[in-house]
Amino acid sequence: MGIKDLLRFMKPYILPIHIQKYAGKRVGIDAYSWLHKGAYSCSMELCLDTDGKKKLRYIDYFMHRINLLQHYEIIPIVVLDGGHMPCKAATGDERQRKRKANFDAAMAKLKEGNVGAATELFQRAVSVTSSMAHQLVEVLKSENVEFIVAPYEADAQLAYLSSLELEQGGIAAVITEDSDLLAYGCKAVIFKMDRYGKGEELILDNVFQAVDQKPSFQNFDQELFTAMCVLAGCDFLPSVPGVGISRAHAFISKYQSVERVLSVLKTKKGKLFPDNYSSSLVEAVSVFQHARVYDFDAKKLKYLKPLSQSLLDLPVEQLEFLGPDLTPSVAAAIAEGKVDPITMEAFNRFSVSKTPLKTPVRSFKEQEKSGSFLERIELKRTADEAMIDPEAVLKEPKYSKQDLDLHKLVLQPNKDQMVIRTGNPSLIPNNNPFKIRKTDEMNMESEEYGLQQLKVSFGTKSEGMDVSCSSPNSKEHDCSEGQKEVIIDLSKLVDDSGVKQDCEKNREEEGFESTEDDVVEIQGHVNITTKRVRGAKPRTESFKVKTSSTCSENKKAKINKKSSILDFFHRL
DNA sequence: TCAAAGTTTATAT
DNA sequence: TAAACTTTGA
Ligand SMILES: [Mn+2]
Repeated sequence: MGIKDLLRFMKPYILPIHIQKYAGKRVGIDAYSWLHKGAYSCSMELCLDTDGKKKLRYIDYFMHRINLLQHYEIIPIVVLDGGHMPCKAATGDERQRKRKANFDAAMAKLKEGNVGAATELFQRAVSVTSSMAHQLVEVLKSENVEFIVAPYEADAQLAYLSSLELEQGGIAAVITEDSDLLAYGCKAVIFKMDRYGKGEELILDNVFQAVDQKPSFQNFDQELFTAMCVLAGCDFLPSVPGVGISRAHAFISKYQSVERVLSVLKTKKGKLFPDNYSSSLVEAVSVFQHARVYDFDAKKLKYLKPLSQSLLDLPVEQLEFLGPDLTPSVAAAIAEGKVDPITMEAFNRFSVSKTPLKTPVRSFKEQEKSGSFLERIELKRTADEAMIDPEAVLKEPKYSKQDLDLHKLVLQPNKDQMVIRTGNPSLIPNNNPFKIRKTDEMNMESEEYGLQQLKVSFGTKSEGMDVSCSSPNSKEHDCSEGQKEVIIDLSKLVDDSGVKQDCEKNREEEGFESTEDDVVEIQGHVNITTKRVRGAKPRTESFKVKTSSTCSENKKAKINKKSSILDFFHRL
């Protein structure tokens, strides 16, 4: 929803641009918009969670655009959504319902054999899952694209980055489709960026400084602008009946104060003016001003903008609506894509039934007590996504595998070879944060986006693996001495029960082509160590990832890309 | 007549 | 999510 009708209202201030304008600069990306668009290129595959690489075409879409930016020497900073803000449930449930209805209808059409109708319905059933987000994160890591998972709304995180100087890791502009970013105070926002890099930009300072522009914001400051947005209706608070963007703007410019507008509105609207509207509006404005974000340098949560005195006077529990506080380690784990921000589970792709990792500082009960207009946060989400009927999937006709490769304007990353560094594994500092990966996922990734910069170590199969990852104060992890580079073929990368090796995909070498018939079988677990670009400082959290014996399925995990038979569920 | 509110469609290929 | 379009309301 964003801010109702805001972009239409702000049209005179929105100018066409080309992203080339930001060459050499850091630009933030609201990942959700590209994930959402990209999901349409493979909506059926995502809904059915089919095996194979077609499901990952949304990644291609995303990375294509990343490449576009990089082609123009822009430094993309991808920001993903984290936990849900304590609201949006009302509209969310409705949408979820509709999606499920569309999904059911699609499955029905599919059983009839009407693939065309089914695909259309699947498009209305897709939603961006955290699994997709995490998949993207893995690719971003392997491609050395800077990213950050916001503790809550990506919007707020982007606005925060927008407020920082370049030296502090700030960004010059944000690419998104969400008008909320203006309410959050983003300096420069680019909407509707197309595949060529053309888009429409709004620069907030131009709005406040403009003299002869249609909707005048002469006497507006950021707070009044944000208040106008809330009055017009936003995700946090529906507008008073009869009030839209136009009247919201008129009220604010006439009375120049949130309080006066509210009192006038109250007398004017009478019964239509909800009792708690005034306090709700103030809280909503506060969220846009002070939402909790992640401070990458301090490695802890922070407020988008320092709290005002009136907010500081409130007891801590009353500030939960800005996003519950998280311990630095949890916040960092979320930001770096190690932990699912919604379920708080470690991204351990071996166990189907994931084990919770760490609980947030504040209990859910506490949050419920804070009686704000916002509903209590849901950190635990029920897997109420539609289930897939295995039979139906099996019956499903094979989609014409029109593997259209989208090499458009910019080159895709090469299909590189796998370079494996052999040598004494114990010599290799194994002290970086790592991730356990499911074999099929890594197989899929290595098709297009390699494991560049990834240190992959294949461990022995083990029951109830108890892996702990930690990153002590060691400096840059470099696999330098005592290691040979050996080029291997992925198709030969069959399990080597017991041998540990570090491998790294190497860009410079050429010649490896992954064939459709590659069969990779890996037993045991895979550790991956990543290097981050900007935040290259090693992390210091340590997590225990218990993979109980649920991995029996995976132990004999045999992945055949051709056999595109499902592996349903394991979506949120 | 204008603004709000409601409905529908597109997002990718 | 936005936008385009239609309908409703004062
Ligand atoms: Mn938003």
